[in-house]
Amino acid sequence: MPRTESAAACLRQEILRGELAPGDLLAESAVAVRLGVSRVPVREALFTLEREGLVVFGPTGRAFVRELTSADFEELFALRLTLEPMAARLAARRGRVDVLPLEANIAATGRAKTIEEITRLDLEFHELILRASGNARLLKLWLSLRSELELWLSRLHRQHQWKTRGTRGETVGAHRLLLSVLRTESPAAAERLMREHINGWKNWLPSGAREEPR
Amino acid sequence: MPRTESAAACLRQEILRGELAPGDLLAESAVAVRLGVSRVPVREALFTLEREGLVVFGPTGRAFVRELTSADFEELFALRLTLEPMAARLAARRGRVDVLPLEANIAATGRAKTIEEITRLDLEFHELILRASGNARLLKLWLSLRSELELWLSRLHRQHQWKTRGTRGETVGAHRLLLSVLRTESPAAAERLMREHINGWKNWLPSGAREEPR
DNA sequence: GGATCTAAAACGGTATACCGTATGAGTCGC
DNA sequence: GCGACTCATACGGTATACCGTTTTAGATCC
Repeated sequence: MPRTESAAACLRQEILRGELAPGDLLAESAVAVRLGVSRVPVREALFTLEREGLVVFGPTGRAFVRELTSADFEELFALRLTLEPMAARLAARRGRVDVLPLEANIAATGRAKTIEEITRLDLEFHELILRASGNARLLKLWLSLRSELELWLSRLHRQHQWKTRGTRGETVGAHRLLLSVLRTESPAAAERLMREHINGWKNWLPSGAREEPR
Repeated sequence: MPRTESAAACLRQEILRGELAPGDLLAESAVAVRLGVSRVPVREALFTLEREGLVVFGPTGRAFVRELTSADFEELFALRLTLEPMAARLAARRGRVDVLPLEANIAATGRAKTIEEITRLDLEFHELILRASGNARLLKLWLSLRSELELWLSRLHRQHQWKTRGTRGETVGAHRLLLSVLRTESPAAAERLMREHINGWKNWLPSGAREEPR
């Protein structure tokens, strides 16, 4: 069943790249002809994107590209600060964390050249820990926030509100530390470190990051 | 747009009441003729129910009534234990919690006669706190778990695996305590008490509650 | 010039139809 | 009897068509 998924993937990419601006109307018919499919798959793709937080439905059923406010960012951040330390704790408690993908991710981050690439690998690293937690629902909840986070970050990048300098080294160092704690299988320490990591990440963001990006 | 929603409501009720058994196939065509609508609204209703965790899709796109295992219960419980204390903390920190609906809920619980009614009011009480947290995404995440929890509880009720005796008084007492702490606007205390409340609730469940209910 | 009314176009909700694939029962061969 | 094969059926994915409602733009009136 590729139609719905490919339509969703296409729209997701266009939204994250900023080709579709916040507040833009996503009319089913127009999207359908543009993507060369019928309205039904488009309709379902829009539902998917709504669940991901990239699209919102108006009172009369019309879909619009999501607009984000500083309050949205605070909400997302508060949830990361709760969910991810929990995931780190569970992953450490389960023990036998599969470290190879995590190490590969850190190595790739060390070779990354653009801020977009670093961000992508950063999110991937965190997703690996969510998966390692073994709680499928926890992962699902986190994934439902991930696209929104990507949306926020992509808009931030587009207006260059990011201290590129040092980000890569900072990320690699923090992730190395996280990985080493996960290996020690000390749940409490892993939880605490993840909390600090995310708090630190917030401070690392540009000062204007809590304002609405466009 | 009532068709999709009413179809979802109807199916949700049938699943929660146990009229549709775990593992039952929900064929779009069959459901459509049974509910007197076309396949399109049924299709979208099934997506909604999948998001709620009441329905799962097989590899070939067929929808089945969700089956729950003890691992599912543990996951749900672990997430409540993270999300709800957070909500209590946020609600207490915001202050000015609207206590009237909470008090009304406690009073209604005191008058409740059946275990189903107590459970419904219990979930409603917790939902009110989630709403009072002011974090819309936190509420959304919790709501996405709520139907699954209801599914679990309804199946538990149906096999009478529940100590009805004392449940009502226990619930009312615990909720009174929670409400009083929320009024003091002490975030840390509210968080801690909610964590204890949920842990206590787990112990209150019948011993066999962590086995698969049917 | 601005607000209001009106009519045409746009849009979403739903029904129906078609097609390819998966499923499951019946049959054939062992 | 038991397993593999086959074919009719069931089912899901998608396209198209229709209808009522909402938007929107143009015209009218104050």
